[in-house]
Formats: sequence, structure tokens, C-alpha cells
Amino acid sequence: METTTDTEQRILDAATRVFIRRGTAGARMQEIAAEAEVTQALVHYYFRTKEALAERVFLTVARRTVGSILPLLSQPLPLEQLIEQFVVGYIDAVRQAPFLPGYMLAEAQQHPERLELLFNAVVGVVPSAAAQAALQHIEQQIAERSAAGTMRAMPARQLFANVAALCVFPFVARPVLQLAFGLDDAGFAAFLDERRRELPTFILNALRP
Amino acid sequence: METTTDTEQRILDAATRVFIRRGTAGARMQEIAAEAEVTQALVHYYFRTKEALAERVFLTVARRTVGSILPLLSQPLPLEQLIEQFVVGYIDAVRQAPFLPGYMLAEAQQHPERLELLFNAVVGVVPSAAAQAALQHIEQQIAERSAAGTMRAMPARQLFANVAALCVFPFVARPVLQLAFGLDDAGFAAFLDERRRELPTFILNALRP
DNA sequence: GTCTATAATGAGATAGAC
DNA sequence: GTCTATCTCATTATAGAC
Repeated sequence: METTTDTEQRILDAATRVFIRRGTAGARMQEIAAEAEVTQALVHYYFRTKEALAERVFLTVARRTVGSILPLLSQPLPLEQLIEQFVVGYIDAVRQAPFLPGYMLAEAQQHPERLELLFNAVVGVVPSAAAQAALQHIEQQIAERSAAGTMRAMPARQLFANVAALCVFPFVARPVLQLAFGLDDAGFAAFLDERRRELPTFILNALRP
Repeated sequence: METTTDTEQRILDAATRVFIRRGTAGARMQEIAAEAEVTQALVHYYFRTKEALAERVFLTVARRTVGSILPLLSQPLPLEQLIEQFVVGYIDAVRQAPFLPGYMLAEAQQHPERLELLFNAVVGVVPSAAAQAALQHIEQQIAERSAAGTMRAMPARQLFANVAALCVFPFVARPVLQLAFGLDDAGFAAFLDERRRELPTFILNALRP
């Protein structure tokens, strides 16, 4: 918990916005400096190199993302309600920062080493035990319901992947969807509202035995 | 249908690989030249600028993608079989070029003007009428089944988005999924095999009334 | 800590010989 | 068409004054 100066924080915030907007390779140190309202020299003063800054931004953003998703997964609810709460909570959260998922997935693709870094940083930290417990709780519920015949049996990891896919994809594919469906920004917002309502039903239906 | 020389084609292929691997901003003309086993000057000789080359690659790749997806959507089958065939066909096709979806979505994000260019290039060309017909045929089936009560009513665009999400996402999020599920490359291949089997059931189940 | 000025390098692009 | 050599400019990064 190092005490970051106000300026340092401003630069970090600016860098976050620019990296998310342009991607790491497309980002320019000058643009970051301008957006933070400082000179380029100062950006280097605080973060040495673009590479270091990029890594810092990615880890910060990724940790924040994990930190906002984990509570959604950790609620002590029956599986059905948990899924509904998760979908709604995720969509509402990411709407505030719609380009974030695309940035993170692209980064993960082009710098897998940062992912492992993040993994090591997150594991062994406070939320880790809680995270494990939450996931196990979910898997246990899947197993129970499958056994009881109240839910169609399916591999837990496929269910995880499906829920993630259905939640994340609209944000990653936004321009394509807007073009395909002929939506302006307001139309896309309406599409997300509709989705927020429809998606939980879709998923829960898929799980009926 | 211009007759592209062998060299030109080699450069284009190399550029395609490099752009997909690094993203447009991260790609280097030198790397493309090396991969095509020519000098950088020759790359410029054929394609003038990096910008022009990037656009050419994107349009080519995107058209090829549309061209391979359209037939999957155009099969004259009942909706249920169409979905199954589509899922399996898509997964099998993209396995050959697993980084392609990520590249295309990132490009669409950062160069929306290319998307429109593509749209204009594809519309008004041979497959366009067929594409419209195929989509209408699908929407009509959805409407019929909803009315008849043999399918749960839901907005067609949400169903499209869901199928796309479930098919595309694993490829876009591959590194994250591998880390989360602890999969090496062979493990990920097994995950895709499993998915190929499970996904059609998941979707069709979600559509039961 | 913050700036101005500038160095150092990286990367796209062209000239001209063959 | 293809190469070598080179130019030009953008971009990262540092030096040094304040």
C-alpha cells in the first residue's frame, strides 16, 4: 500500500484510459502525458519505461476486475439466483467501462506472461481462500443438482465458460454487433437492457434436466 | 480477380500471419518481410504503406471468414439441426486458425471504418441476397416455433448473439481459460472437443418452451 | 517534482543500382 | 522485380536547469 502522489495517480489513470483505448502497442507516451496534463518526461520519471507502465496498468486493472467479479461469485445463494445476480451484476458493472474486457483479452493474448504474473500476485493474497471456497461451493451445487436430477448434468467448466461467454462477448464484439443489428449507441444500450433480462432465463433454461 | 504474383501472395500470407499474431499496431514491416523471405523494400513495392497492407489483410481475412460462415447459416435445415451444424462447423473451422477471431474483433474495435468498408464490399455482391434469405429463413423459423409454442419466445437478435458468444468466446479468451482451468494446449484441445459435444445441447435446451 | 531541450533509437518509406 | 543503402520522421528515453 505505497502512498502514491496525486500526480503519479493522475498519470496512472490517464495511462489506463489510453492503453484501454488504443491497446498497448498503439498507445503513445505523449498521449498519456497530455491526458494527464503533464510532460512526457514526468511520465518517464514515475514509471521509467512504457513497458513498465503497461505492465503496471494491466496488473492494476486486472486485479480490480477480479476484485469486482469475486464478490458476485461469492454470494451465499442457491445456484439459480447466483447465476442471475452474476449476469445482472456483471453487465451493470462493465457498462461503466465497456472497452475493458477487450483490452484485457487482447493483452492476455499478446502478453501471456503478464497473466501468470497476475495469477501469482492474486493467489496467496487475501481473497484467494475465499475465491477457492466460492468456486467449490458452486461446483458442489452443480454436482448436487445433477445427482438429484434437478439439473441437466454437464461439465462445470463448460458451464463457467458459457456464462462468461454470454456475459463478456457483447462488449468485446460491440462494433460487429452494432453493425450486424444496425444499432446506434442508444440502440446498443437497449440491446444490453434486453439482454440483462433475457440472459438469466436463457441460462437457467439450458440447465433444466 | 487480379493475377497476384507468387511473391505478392507470399508477402500477403506473411502479413496475415504477423498481423494476426501481433495486432496491426504491434506488427512490424520488417517482421513481415522476414517471414515472407524478402526485403522490406519489396513489401513497400507491392503494398505502398503499412496502412494499405493492414487494410488489405483485414478485408481479405474478413471476407474469407464471412465466406466460410455463410454456408453454415444457409443450409436448408430445421432450426435445431442448423444450430447443431453451425456450432460444430464453426468450432472445427476456427480451430485451424485459432487467433483469427481475436484479431478481427480487436481490429473492429480500433478501426470501425474498416468494418463499414467490409460491409459495403460484401453487400451488393453475390452472397448478399443469399445471406439475407438465410437470415430471414432462420428468423421465420424462430417466429413459427415461438407462435406454435414449440420454442420459448425470445428476441432473435439475442439468440444470434448467444450462439455467436458461445462459439467465439473460447478462442478469444483462450489464454485466460487455459490459466483458469489449468490446461496445456492438449488440455485445451480436449476442452474444445468436449465443448463441441455439449454446446448444441446447451443451446437447444435453452430454447425449450 | 517538474519542466525544456535533446539525444537515441525504432520504424516506415524511398532512391537508385542491378 | 528485387536488392542495398539511406532518408525521414515518430517515438521512446535521458540530461540538466529550475
